[in-house]
Amino acid sequence: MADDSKPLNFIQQTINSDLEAGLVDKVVTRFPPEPNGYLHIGHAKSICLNFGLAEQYGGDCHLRFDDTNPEKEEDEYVQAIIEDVQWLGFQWSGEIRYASDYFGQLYEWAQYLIREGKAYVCELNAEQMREYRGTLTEPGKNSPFRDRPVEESLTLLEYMKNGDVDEGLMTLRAKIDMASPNVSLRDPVMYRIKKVPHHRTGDAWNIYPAYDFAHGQEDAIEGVTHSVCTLEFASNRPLYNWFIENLPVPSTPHQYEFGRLNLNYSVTSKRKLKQLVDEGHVDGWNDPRMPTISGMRRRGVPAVSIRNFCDSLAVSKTDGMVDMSQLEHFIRDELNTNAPRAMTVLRPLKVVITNLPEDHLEQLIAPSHPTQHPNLDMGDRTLPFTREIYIDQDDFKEEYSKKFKKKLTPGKRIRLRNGYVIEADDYVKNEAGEVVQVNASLVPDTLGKDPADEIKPKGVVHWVSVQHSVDCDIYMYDRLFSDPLPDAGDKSFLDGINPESLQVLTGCKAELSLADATESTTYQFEREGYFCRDSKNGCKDSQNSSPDKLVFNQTIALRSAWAEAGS
RNA sequence: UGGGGUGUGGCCAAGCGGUUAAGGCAGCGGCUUUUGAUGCCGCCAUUCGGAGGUUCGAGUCCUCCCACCCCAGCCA
Repeated sequence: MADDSKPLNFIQQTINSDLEAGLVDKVVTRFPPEPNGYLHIGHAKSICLNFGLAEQYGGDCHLRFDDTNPEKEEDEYVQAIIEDVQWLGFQWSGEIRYASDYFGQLYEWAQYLIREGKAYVCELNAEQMREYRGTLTEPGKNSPFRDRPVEESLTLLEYMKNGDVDEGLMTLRAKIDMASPNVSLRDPVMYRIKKVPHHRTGDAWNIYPAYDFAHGQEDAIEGVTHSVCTLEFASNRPLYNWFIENLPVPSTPHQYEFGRLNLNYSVTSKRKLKQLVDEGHVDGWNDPRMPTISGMRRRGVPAVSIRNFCDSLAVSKTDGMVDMSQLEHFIRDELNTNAPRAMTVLRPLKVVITNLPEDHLEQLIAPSHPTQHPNLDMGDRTLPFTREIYIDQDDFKEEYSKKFKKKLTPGKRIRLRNGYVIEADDYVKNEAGEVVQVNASLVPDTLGKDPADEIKPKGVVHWVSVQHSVDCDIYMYDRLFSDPLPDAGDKSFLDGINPESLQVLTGCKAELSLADATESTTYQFEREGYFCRDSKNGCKDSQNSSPDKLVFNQTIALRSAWAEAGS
């Protein structure tokens, strides 16, 4: 039985009644990606649903590649999909399956249907077939080849298989009903000729089964009980059932459709994502701005955030548009509790603490996480504190104002995070009029306590030692699309691309402990956001990359109740 | 104008005829805070696409209407 702390979705309700009625005794589901692109957040919902169902009911979930169209499928995608599913934290039952494992069986069943008088080889070309199919409001008409002798179809199918027929000349069609109001029942194509090598079967086949003739039978072969797919397949269900009913399949799976995930400010269509990659709008399928699993991983989004997000989504038949902020919530939620803290100055401004000796070096102790949870004690780190430090340019203002009360301004105090209170005395500008150095004095005896004179600093600022810090580049990301609905209307989704979705910051100064950061840890750079070391060491402008260069991707910003000056 | 599906606050969504229509996200106030983060407290649908009807009682049942999504690939 499923967890009853949450209301059951309609699929769980169905499973419960199937179980009670004794219709099934073990739940078997499957995640059936076509290896024609990388997995995205929409697939994550399906993965969490299918693997989740199997887990909840003590059943199995298969990973099966639906590789029935060699023109679009590649092994690279197979490998990427496997990696993504595993990274998300799921393990399939048994071996990885492939539709292509069943090509032989499918072929036999095609012959069976021909012998039963329920399938025939049709010689209508694509255009003719469209004409014969009719329209949504008018019935189609029968193909002139519909009633050809069984033996003839059998022979012709053999020819098709052996490569003796050119592409487009013949198809194998199911004989159902050309007048059906459901267009997918108007003698659908079961096999088409494609003289294209397949990533697994090579050139063994010259014909490949169409989705409708393959999917349900694959489910039946594997003993899948609940075949969950998205809404657009609802009108295919009668056809799915027709094959199951008319073939000697070993089991009777059932198809259920749920609403696919749509996210605003995003596209979740493999075709469009591929276009972004192919046309160079992004740095590959795993560009951190992509809504792909690999893109989010590279950006530092934890797998558990994606799972929690997916689990929060309703499994229903409404096709809604989920707010990006809902995904972001689960990213921040996880990272806030589990990301180690560090300090990195994005736009360095040197501060000289003039009442400290030149060679002052003090090791300050800072917790790696602010809440030292008993189960989550990340320990401490040391922060070298010296006479010269960097703070962010934005944390110093020449003029004090109430708005800047939490920033460092001349004559005012600020607390250095995990350190002392300092007071700004004066500052130096360059020819361009930019502040390039601030001279300050340390307020003594303020480590872990307020100043003795009780003039408490209003703000806290992160910092890093000039001598004891490491250089890095930081890639700041904004949403890939500025258009909340890039898919809507008849404009091109490319028009919705945000030209400022990537901003590269160079010469950033990171706390020393970050020098050996790995791509699998996402940090909170305090007061700045969450960041993760880039696995590719730079993106887009790879000339900037060197193997030992430190590059961080911004995973997501901290929430902020404070509007920046000028904005 | 065929068939299939869906309509509950800005977004997602529970609700399966009977107290004042859950919850999450977003937003807005306030408190706490060595992250303007986190945390905590409070506010946020006289109303369930619309109109009729059944009923002592309807978001939940019936009728009609409206809107939106999917289907006419030898894609999946």
